[in-house]
Amino acid sequence: MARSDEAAAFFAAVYSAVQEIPYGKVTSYGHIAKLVGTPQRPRQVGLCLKHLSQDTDSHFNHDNVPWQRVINSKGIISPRSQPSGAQNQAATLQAEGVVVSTGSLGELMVDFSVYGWFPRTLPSETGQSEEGDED
DNA sequence: AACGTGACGAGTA
DNA sequence: ATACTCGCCACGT
Repeated sequence: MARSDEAAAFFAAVYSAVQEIPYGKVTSYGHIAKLVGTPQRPRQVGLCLKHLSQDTDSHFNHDNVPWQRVINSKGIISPRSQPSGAQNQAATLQAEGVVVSTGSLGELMVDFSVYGWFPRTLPSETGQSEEGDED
């Protein structure tokens, strides 16, 4: 199996995993990376979404893969080269009921109530005395 | 073909 | 608590 094939398989696995994120929920790149069996490549997960096809004719495309539901482990919409992209992602999330707030530095923070799909410690748990391990 | 970049995250200092 | 470094590897130049 050539490396390019493995890469294609990786892309497909990532897209497939992202499709499993419930409507109105979000998760992290790291979680997706773990799900597809490559926990050390969260960055490549972002790359996959970046190169997600816009052609609705493709098997995986910008329309059937909820790319907007993937954010970084800090609970923030990853800022990228083109600011409008993050804004676009925030708008798309808000359109499905996700609450996004803007910090002083323009960081787009996602409300924790949608972290039902989140795997690990929440970004804002900030070591509260209470474990916060409700339910 | 080589080099730098980047939608990240964990480990160190 | 924050700042910096390293690993990862596909993509654009």
